[in-house]
Amino acid sequence: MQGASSSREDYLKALYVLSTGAEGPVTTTALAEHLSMRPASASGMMKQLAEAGWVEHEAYRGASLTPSGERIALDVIRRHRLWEFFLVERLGFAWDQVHELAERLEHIEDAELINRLDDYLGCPDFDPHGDPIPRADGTVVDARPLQVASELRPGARAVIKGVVDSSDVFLRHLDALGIRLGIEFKVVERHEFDGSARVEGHGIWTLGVLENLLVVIQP
Amino acid sequence: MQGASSSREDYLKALYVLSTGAEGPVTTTALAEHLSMRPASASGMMKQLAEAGWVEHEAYRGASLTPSGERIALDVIRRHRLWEFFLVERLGFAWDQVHELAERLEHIEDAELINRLDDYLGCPDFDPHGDPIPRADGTVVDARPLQVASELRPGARAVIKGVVDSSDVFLRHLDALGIRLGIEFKVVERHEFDGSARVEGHGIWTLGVLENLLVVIQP
DNA sequence: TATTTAATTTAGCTTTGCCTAAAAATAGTT
DNA sequence: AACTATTTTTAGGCAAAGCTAAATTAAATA
Ligand SMILES: [Mn+2]
Ligand SMILES: [Mn+2]
Ligand SMILES: [Mn+2]
Ligand SMILES: [Mn+2]
Repeated sequence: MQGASSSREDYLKALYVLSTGAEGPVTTTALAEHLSMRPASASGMMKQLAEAGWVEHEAYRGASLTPSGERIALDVIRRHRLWEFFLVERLGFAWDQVHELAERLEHIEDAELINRLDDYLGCPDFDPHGDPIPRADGTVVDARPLQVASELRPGARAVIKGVVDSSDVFLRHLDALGIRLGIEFKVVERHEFDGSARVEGHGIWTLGVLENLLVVIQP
Repeated sequence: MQGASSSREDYLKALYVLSTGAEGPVTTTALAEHLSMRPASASGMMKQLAEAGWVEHEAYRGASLTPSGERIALDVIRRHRLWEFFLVERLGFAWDQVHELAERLEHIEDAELINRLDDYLGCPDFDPHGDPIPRADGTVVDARPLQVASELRPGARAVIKGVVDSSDVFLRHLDALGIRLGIEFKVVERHEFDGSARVEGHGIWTLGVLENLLVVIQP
């Protein structure tokens, strides 16, 4: 067993994503579901990753990344998000079309390639979905005071900075509503009944939409 | 067995490369050598590719591409050369550094990705080593009257258009001699003794170098 | 606490793609 | 034509990564 294969990288990435925000170790089932695989497969992979020292795994309890495992995960995420940026900003893909491609491109591990790509793209800080791009040294810088849009009170002004759900369907739904990263909007009214909001110049945004928009409130 | 995996694509590509220029089918040993693999592996893969209808294989005789196999090979070569162009022209890699990376990138099959990349790069006709980039429809256009530089007589002027050997070592050797695609040169003298040439402003080029340069003679 | 349910692991199978060693076929040489 | 050397194929193995089904452990419930 050499470095991290595509599979191993995807598992490490999944572990990273699933453990940020949640408490404690990641369950086998959650991992399997996230990767569209069977729990038995995830279980086997955890054993392998623990063996390699990238994961701490207590049987029947769950798994969490070791520092070295987290480092690999961050590298993969960096590659993923840089490629997504490239695909959208340079090749003109829509933001809902790039995830699957990046899911493949991210596994080409070559420090020089990624550093040159980063440079070529102007060292972007965020990917097309508003997620921060980890730096080459494995640090993640995100100083934005993000808030979920569903918390906004009537009269509030905010700028859209990211999405919680970045599935194709949701992103295309946002396209249909004219919602993009960077736009500023003002909540005119919140409806007690269903949590929806009337937004100046945008009509009604449902609670489902608001709960999946990350914003920074404007003064 | 679904589409062509990375391995299958590499074998089809090797078959294409080895059969252009040579007569008759490609031998198992040549194939294995080209891919740094064992004859037994190549033999097994030929059986598989024949099964899929991409290769004509007569036992103990050798293999050749069917039209559908050639089509796949050309697609892979198109992707390989487009990525090489991108790596050199956009990311600033040297021409001796891109082959291995392209060897991995070429296996990401996505028509939209490649068409957009092609577009983004300005639909280049040749890769950084002077090899023609197959079009999306599988045609290869190369109308250049290429000649090997070793055939040049004293007094001839020519422009360098490609290389026969595109190994890292040879390309770096050319760098050291100040030889690049596109430069024009004049042969002042050929030496009977060892086939070397004195080139105006460039000193002596050995026969080994000349035999690996593809040129177009200037009027 | 005993029992049932749910989650997790283990065991065993499959495919892909590589390998080595042995067998078979072709080619070359006396 | 017979023998030898080379090439090619076949047979049998291995590792990775997935699966299903069975066994095990933990959690929930009566
Ligand atoms: Mn993504
Ligand atoms: Mn991936
Ligand atoms: Mn190449
Ligand atoms: Mn390749």
